[in-house]
Amino acid sequence: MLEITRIRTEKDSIIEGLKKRNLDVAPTIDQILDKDQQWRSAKTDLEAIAAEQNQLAKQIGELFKQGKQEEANTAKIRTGELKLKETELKSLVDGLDQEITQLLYTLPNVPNELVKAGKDEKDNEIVFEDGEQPTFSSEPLAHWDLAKKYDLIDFELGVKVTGAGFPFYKGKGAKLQRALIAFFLEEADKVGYEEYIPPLVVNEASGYGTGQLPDKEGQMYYVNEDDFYLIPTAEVPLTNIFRDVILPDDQFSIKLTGYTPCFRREAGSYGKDVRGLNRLHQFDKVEIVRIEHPDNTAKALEEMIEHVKGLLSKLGLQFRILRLCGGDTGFASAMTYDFEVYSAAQQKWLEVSSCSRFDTFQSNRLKLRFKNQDKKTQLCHTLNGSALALPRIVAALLENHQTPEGILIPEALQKFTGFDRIA
RNA sequence: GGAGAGUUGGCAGAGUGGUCGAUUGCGGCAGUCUUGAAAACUGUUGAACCGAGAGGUUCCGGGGGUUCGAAUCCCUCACUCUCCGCCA
Repeated sequence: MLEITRIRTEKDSIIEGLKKRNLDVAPTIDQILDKDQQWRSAKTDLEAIAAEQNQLAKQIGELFKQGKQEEANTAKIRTGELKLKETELKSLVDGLDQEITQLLYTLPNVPNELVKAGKDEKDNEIVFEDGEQPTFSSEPLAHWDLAKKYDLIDFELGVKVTGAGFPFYKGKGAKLQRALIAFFLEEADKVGYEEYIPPLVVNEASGYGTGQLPDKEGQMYYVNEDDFYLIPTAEVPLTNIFRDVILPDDQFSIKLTGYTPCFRREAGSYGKDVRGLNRLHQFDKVEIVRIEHPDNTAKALEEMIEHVKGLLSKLGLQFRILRLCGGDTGFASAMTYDFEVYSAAQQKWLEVSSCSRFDTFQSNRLKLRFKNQDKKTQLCHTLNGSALALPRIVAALLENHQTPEGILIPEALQKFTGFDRIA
């Protein structure tokens, strides 16, 4: 959520910035500012009344003590009048407050200056490319065929036991899964991310904290009985650790990582995009989260990108990095880099990571602040990224590393799998 | 699942209708003393909002009520803890 103070002072740059998302928010902003004006004026009046009431209450107490019943009762009449007015003003103030918040909820984050205007994924910029396209002696199989051939993943069994999008991993398929998690966590550990194992369900407040609620409610599984949500990403519990926290100035940078399964309803997905591992309702992911001083955010994002690059290189996958255009950048994000690996058999790019800086957009909702040098509280910056999401990595590994002798496991992974090929 | 006890400032913990944003202790910060540190002593130390400022308002788990006045009384919801039961 954008800060109201920022809207007051940076109206024009916000309107300009959000044009990169193909949005014209000028009417909304004007509406907000108009209501904000009313709100402030009503609030001032309300506070004046409250001040007078406080004053009178004190006097009345004094008068009672001195036994001046008459005078006290006269004063009481005045408080009665004030109370009526107060009730009226209060409902006005509260109403405006809610309307403003509702409007604020509709405004996405303002894109960073590096972000180009654009409509959808077609306008994303490729900023980096690396790795070789693999060559095959015969037509490569898609990962769902490979999974069947080597008995690594059983999709039908998942359908039987749960439903579509909840596969079973078996044998070496399961081991590969476990190896990737261990590999990713160890790599994150090497560069200073502290490992957490968070809860997999969160309460409503946490959903609001990271912005899944109220707008993306339908994307999370909901446990009715206890009002819990299954996490769609470890970002939710890891970032909410810092909800309502005021950090000392010297605590930065805070770097966390965690492996969790992620649960997504993905309502409305269909067709070839959901085939095999391409889109699941439950998948594994290692997430990295950073809490930063605003001055360090750009550097932090660079570091995260380097980290993810390293992972993909060590896995021997061809990949590219995209800087998302305004229209494709997530609601809460100020700038997002997507990592895509090339899937040789499907002949398309698969998104495996997304690294974003949110600046104060999340911390504003979270009330995550720090004491700056002037001893003032100031909002922190938050960032996060996948490092990495497993299913599409598995898809690419299987497809790109298939040979007549079996699927070759990248060397970096072998110490975790305990085998060097799947045959 | 049954019974009970709680929820107050960074933490501990007082406060049962007015002068309480809140005693006190610890912690933090600043200073005195010291070559330095520790100890001791002194002072200081919550957040949000309105206002150009002076200043004002709000917050003692959330919401509602009683009252001129609520941390304190009433209602309600949430959460936490303890004991018993069940279970990994």
